Amino acid sequence: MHIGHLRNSVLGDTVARVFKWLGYSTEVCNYIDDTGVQVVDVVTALLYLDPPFFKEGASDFKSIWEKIPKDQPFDYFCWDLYARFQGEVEKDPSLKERREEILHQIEGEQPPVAIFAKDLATRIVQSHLETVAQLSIFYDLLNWESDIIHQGFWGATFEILKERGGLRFETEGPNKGCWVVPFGGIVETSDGVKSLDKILVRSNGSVTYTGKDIAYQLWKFGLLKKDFLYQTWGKQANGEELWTTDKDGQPRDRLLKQFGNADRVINVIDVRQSYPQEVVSECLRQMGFEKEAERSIHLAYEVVNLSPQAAHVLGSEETEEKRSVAMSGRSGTGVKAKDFIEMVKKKVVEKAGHPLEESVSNALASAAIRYYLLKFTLESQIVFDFDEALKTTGDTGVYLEYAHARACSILRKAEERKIIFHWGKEAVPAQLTETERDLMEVLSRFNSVVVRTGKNLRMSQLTEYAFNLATSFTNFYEHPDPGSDVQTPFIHLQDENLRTFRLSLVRAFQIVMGNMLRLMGMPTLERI
RNA sequence: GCGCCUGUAGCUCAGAUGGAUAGAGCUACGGACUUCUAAUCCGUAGGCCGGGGGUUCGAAUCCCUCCAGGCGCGCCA
Repeated sequence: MHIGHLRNSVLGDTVARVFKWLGYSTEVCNYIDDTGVQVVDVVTALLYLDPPFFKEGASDFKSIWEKIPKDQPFDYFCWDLYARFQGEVEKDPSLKERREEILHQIEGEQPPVAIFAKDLATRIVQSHLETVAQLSIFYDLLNWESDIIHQGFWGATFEILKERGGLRFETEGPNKGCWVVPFGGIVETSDGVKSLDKILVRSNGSVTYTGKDIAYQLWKFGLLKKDFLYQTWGKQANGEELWTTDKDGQPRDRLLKQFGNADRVINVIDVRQSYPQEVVSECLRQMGFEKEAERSIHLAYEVVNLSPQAAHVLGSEETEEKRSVAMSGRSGTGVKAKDFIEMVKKKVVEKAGHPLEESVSNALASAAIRYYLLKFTLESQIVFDFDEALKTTGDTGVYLEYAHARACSILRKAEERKIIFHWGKEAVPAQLTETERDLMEVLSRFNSVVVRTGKNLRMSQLTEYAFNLATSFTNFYEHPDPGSDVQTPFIHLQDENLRTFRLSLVRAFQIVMGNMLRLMGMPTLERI
């Protein structure tokens, strides 16, 4: 899991928080691609790359599990192994054959390899969930691709598609023997004749990713006769139960749980998936699910790339002449999510100038990272650079936390001095100062900003507003009486009405800023 | 070839439904801490909003065109 995946997780989690705030009931699903090439490659590598090798027909994987080092996170080990395997498989054709065998066994759900693969995927997922939990990211349900296959989702989808039209069996042309969705026909391009039609079933009878995705989308809307079986995964740090699909689980009516049946679906997937996502909603439309197609929203965001300097640091060679370098699991170049979190934590501690409690440095790092990943617009490619990403001053999450903590400190000091204040109209001065007026104006925009963000799904508008809010507060704090030579601390004000007014503004800020931080999934620190 | 996206200060980016003198952070330089928290604040410097044309009382924003860059158009996932 690298920082690109982190952008996805942070965006999705924030969208969910906004909708919850707006009163919608939300369900956050995490799709686990446990039958894809990555898992197949790692399984093959684990069984056949280093001794002791897996013996055909054996059912005991103890010696295989023992190969895994204990001194690093499991997903790190898999990351390196996967990258290494890409090189090895080029050199050794027998590994290619092994990979084919593994693929078939996993697809065919044949024990013991399929069970081993599932165990392996489970451990990786566990590791990823631990990582994102550090950024307060939680889910409601894990949806396993293997369960989509196992429960026969595709069969049911295939029937509907055939019934309602919109699916065609090709008897000639480049897609001969495939079931396709007509999506533009044959086109001549610079590199030969191509079909724009989307293949859902290959000529060998297997289903493509898009095919499964259509089935999954139907399930999300409750349009499929089929359903998963479910099981609890465990309690998360936010106190909520996480559920998972599981072929040995329980039907949902037995669990008295509600999954799927959405009336709106937001798929948070990077912009490179725009075309297949369009195919998914177009298929829904052609199946007669006009309304659901309309309410299938692809929240497309640009990818995270590496700056040439960052790529160089990570040992990538293709840095020259490029503005940005794509991260690649195959070559193993990428900033790992856990590393990034640790780096920011270290930076925060360095910058503090005084000892920080672990919980505070964790909180600051979390705020800094979420802010950094949210503040870019969806269309903006993040060119990751270490200096830029590790900033703790200015337009950062740390600034927000600091402003919030400062407000808390003022209120705490006021309480210590036994200053009691109650908001009342009579406390409002006849003439507001510029910074007072500005802060009140920004505070009043909170609701409309959240509503707007819920409509346009542009989470960067939250960070933008939060930064304006924090700036207005800081200005008010530094210059409550702009133009005057002396700025009297609020708690020292002699004029009781003015003191009440300004402390009330501090409290209002503290409440609104706290709401903003929670909306963006950032901790609310009372002191730093 | 077709489609989508991007181009705003030295750097990284905001500018929702067209609106006044285009904003912020970083960087550079100069200032302000025995304080309600200086991870802050104030000041200076920095712009033909990629180029050209159009619509409009008014364009960074809408339309056309050109230039530059990224992505997509797999019987990969």
